[in-house]
Amino acid sequence: MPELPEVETVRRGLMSLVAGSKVSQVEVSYPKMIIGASDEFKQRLTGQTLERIDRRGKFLLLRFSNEWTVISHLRMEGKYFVRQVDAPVEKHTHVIFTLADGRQLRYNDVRKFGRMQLVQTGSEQTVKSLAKLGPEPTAAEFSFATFYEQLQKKKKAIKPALLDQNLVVGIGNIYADEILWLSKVHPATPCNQLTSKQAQAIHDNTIEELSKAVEAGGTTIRSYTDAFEQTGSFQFALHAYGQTGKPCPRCQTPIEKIVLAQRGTHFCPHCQQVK
DNA sequence: AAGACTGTTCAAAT
DNA sequence: TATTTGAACAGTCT
Repeated sequence: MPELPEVETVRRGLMSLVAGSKVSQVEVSYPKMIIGASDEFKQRLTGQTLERIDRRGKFLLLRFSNEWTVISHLRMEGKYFVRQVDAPVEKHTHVIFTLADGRQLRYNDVRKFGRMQLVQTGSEQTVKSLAKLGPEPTAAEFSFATFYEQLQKKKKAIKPALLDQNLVVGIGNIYADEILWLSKVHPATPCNQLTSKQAQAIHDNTIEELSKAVEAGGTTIRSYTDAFEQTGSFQFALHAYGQTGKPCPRCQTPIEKIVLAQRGTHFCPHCQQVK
């Protein structure tokens, strides 16, 4: 479920459902999911209150009352469910936080790519992948000047550059294609060949598109039912991603699909030409 | 039934 | 040394 808008939607759902809940038991059925010792993970969190949930990029930060934080990354398919204790446990559930009020917060992940790591609140920067993260994609944080400077130093294609969380956080495969379609830039364009106008369009569309997607509750690609995460509606606003063969909404040319940096990449061969 | 898949990391190549 | 490419992770679905 996870690009920034989806992770933010999950964060909001968790805030409204489980923030303030006391954890009475922690079970880990797939220890590889936890970076570090799962015994310590269980011990430190049992009896604590989950005070609030923050987000940094695509990482969720579960804040506990004893000043420990669970850094949770959903990767490709991670999901959180809230269920009554007696409800049957869904297949692919790997971590269960039993709450004192008779509910459970369950982490479910078909492909087991997601990870959780326990750190002391305030020392998140000791986690490498967190320390290196670029700015949040907001007007306040995401500086065009810095972005353009970094692009000029790179020879690789713009699409994989957008997926690199060190430039700006939150973009994944879907929004990368959408942002480039909106910006009329070919996904294979080398970063250092982008004009400042093109870079500006990419910068502005990144901020705009991600915030719109957050408002829409994210994009639901693989349909699934779930307790609280009302499925998002942004998939109805997609122009390029998953639209292979369909007419480009701007010029009617069929959308093409290629593979770039190991990822399916959708673009309009008429609107998005390498200059 | 081989290939695709919303993401990241690590090793190998350049 | 730094950047870039490609495999790997694991399971389901088409």
